[in-house]
Amino acid sequence: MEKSQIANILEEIGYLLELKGENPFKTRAYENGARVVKGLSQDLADLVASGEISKIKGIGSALADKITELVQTGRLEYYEKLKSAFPDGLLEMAKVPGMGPKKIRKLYEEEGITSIDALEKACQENRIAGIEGFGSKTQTKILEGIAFIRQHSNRHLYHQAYHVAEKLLDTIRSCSGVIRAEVTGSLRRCKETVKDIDIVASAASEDREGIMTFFTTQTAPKSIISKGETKSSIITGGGMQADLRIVADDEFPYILHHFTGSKEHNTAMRGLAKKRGLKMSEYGLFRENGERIDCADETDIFSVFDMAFVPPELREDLGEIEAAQSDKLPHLICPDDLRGILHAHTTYSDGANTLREMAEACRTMGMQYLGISDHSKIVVYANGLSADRLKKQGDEIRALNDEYSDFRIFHGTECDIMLDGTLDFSDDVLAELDFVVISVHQKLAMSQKEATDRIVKAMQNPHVTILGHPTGRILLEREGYPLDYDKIFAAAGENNVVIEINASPYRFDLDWRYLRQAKEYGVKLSINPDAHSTDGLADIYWGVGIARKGWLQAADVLNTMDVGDIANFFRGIKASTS
DNA sequence: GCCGTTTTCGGCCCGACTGTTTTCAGTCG
Repeated sequence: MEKSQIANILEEIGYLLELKGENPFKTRAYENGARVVKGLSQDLADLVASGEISKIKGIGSALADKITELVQTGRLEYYEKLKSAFPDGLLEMAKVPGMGPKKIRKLYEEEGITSIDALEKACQENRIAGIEGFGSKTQTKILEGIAFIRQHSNRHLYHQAYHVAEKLLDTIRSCSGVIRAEVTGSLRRCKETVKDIDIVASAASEDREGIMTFFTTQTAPKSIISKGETKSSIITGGGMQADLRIVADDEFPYILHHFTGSKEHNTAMRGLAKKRGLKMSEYGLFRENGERIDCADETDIFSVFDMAFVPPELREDLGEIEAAQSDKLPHLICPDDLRGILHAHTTYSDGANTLREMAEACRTMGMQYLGISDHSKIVVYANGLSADRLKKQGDEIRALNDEYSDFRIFHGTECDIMLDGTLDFSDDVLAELDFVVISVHQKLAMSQKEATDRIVKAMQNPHVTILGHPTGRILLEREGYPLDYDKIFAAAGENNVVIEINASPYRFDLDWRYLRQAKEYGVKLSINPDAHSTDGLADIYWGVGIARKGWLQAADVLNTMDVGDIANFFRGIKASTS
């Protein structure tokens, strides 16, 4: 059993105990245990076998026993018993904003509500407003929350779909008869969320039926929606819809282009074709007499229109066609352009790994530097650092830096932006650091003016290096606060503040749709993982996809700088403050 | 349920906001 699966079970136990009304500290012990397990660098099975597991901070005898049972048997009786005490729908209900364990439990016990559907019905029938502790506003809020979930319920986070798609693609490619196969659709375009997984393949017509049978049986689907010779759809074990289309190999480039989309890009491309007396569809590019223009790959298709190859990420009909025609497509940033990682947490605040572990992991990734930015003191729930602890962390960083000749740790903070736009640390504390990330974590419900004014004021502090997750959004869960982007970017430009592309696949914040606008204001971006564990460091690579989607080149991104250049950049900010 | 320079019990993660109340419970970050 994987570490992450075990961590998820511990986390779920924590929530179930909360539902049960257990001692909140017991609940927290499970949540904490889950975080510790996630951050373990050693192999869990080894730790269990040697008995070292119970010596790890945060894992006592009770959790050690449960982890041992999970590792050895793949099951946990305690968990199964606990889970069976509550209907499955109760955990789902926790997704509705404003619904916590206490409310869920009350509605379950008093009204027998065990699902989001039942909750919606009860609200519509005005049965919630009368319950003690609830009122009409709560009832309205619940309905709004359910509407939000429904609106996003058929979509999935990019990285989750990516992992499923990668596996499916490998399976399909392993099937005999398959000549070419690729993932297409919004996944290939690096959209932050996707509806389903689209895969196209090429094969001889006599092989197609066998491939479809293989696809609908060997991928362990939950169900089969349809099965034909050219198109089949399944629901994967994880609940995502996946479509496979098969064409002849000489049709492959056209179908790959067609299903990569976007719809808008395709419409524009078909318009171009029409102007030239051509017809474009998923089956080919045809002259008026019906003759197909042969294309071996997508590059050939674009060259028919005297265009450079348009990277899939750019295919949104947002100027990429004009740029490709005039040879003005940007040379997009690549994963290899990154030289270091900024914005990472350690066990000093709410990270799962120590300073040393984070540094080692970052170095192993081939990076030149790591910028540590743990939470500031006001973020108490995340064990935010006091000025004293921050100073102590600085000492440890200096000692570690003395050990490395080929790697450097920069000392920073993720300093909270207070309600009035001031910062959580005083200027003299900030002046001691290499760099300063500023973020909003409290009072996220703001009008556009409130949010913009608050952040602009914070950016005017001369010690600030980077504005972290600029809108606070959580994909599919929570809209960010609204911003006046012109004002934000203008202020960032004037104050030499870098804006973060938070590369956590749960955030992707700043949204790619605003990256080009930021660039026009002369603002630099930084692709930051906001890593809370060594595993989280690799999130920067998701962020590269988002940066590409926003037309960014290596020179637009702060952490493509070599260690020497970025040290100078940080020093430049400090020089301007003294 | 975990932990210990206050060590086998008693403290752990606090503060703001919202909506419900008329002094506070629940949720969220």
